[in-house]
Amino acid sequence: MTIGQKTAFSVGDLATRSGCKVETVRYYEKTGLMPDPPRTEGGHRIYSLDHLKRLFFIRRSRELGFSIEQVKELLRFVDEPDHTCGEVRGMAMLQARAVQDKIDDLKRLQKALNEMAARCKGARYKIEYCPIVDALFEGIDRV
Amino acid sequence: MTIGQKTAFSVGDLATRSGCKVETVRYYEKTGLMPDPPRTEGGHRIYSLDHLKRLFFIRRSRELGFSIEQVKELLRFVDEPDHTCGEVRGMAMLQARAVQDKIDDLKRLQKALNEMAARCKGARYKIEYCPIVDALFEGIDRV
DNA sequence: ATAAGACCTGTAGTAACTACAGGTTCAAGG
DNA sequence: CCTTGAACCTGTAGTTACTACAGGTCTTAT
Repeated sequence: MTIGQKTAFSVGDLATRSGCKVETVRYYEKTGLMPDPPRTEGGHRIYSLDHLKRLFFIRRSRELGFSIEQVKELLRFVDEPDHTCGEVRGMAMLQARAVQDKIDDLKRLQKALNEMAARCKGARYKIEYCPIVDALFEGIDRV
Repeated sequence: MTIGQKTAFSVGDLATRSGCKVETVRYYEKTGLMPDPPRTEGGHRIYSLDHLKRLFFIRRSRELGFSIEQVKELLRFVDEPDHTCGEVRGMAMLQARAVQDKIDDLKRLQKALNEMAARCKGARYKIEYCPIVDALFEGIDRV
């Protein structure tokens, strides 16, 4: 199925097509990322292709690690005229920086874990002689 | 100040020395990581050096990315006799693997963000022509 | 004795969903 | 047209690991 064939979607449709849960779509509505869609007589939500596109945008931004608040900002850029590509680029680069920091953090952590495990000479030793446990107690003598 | 001079600590002491908040110490008690300590007549908690050591262990484990549940497991290894260093090592290696996975994820993400930003030719362009925004809409034509 | 500061309990808030409960509507088959 | 089962509705509570009060009590130094 390609884009543009269908013009009305239920929440279930939107959820399936965007790869998230129905509750998540409603959550995005409650938090203002998605607009309140029109309803059927009975109160069921009716979405258009634009809604689906917007949901895709949100999901992809979230996958790239943008917070809900950041996605809101990105959407403002899209919704309001008179914004430039530079503003968006700024956010992308800020996010890239944050991700790099997280990577650096995790690498340090990884190093610590590996060093701990490497100190372990034999698996059969009792806990009292476990260098990993010792490492976890590290810092206590600085108190 | 070195270890072993003081033998009784208040929650405030514990918090300061371990570098966490008072509320966090109480939270660890509520969730079973820290034991219920003895109290003064008036109900204030009194901690010993062993408590402080345990709190250090918890904080360090948390810093290394172990979840509260994992810390509980680690503490069981410490508390109960007849566990071997191998068990602890297993958990450390499992954690190292999880961290590596997270690093890999973030690297992919980083790549995507950088590629997006690189596609941006000029900061002054209107949003309609922003390749980053386009990239965020990516996937929509697969619906 | 008093007053500041640290402590007490309990509840609610954070992020970003997820999982119900209990009830209503829709769409397809007979 | 009627029935039935799936999908939908709202609203609340749970998740993780804390953090931040509110309103009250205890300790300790002066």
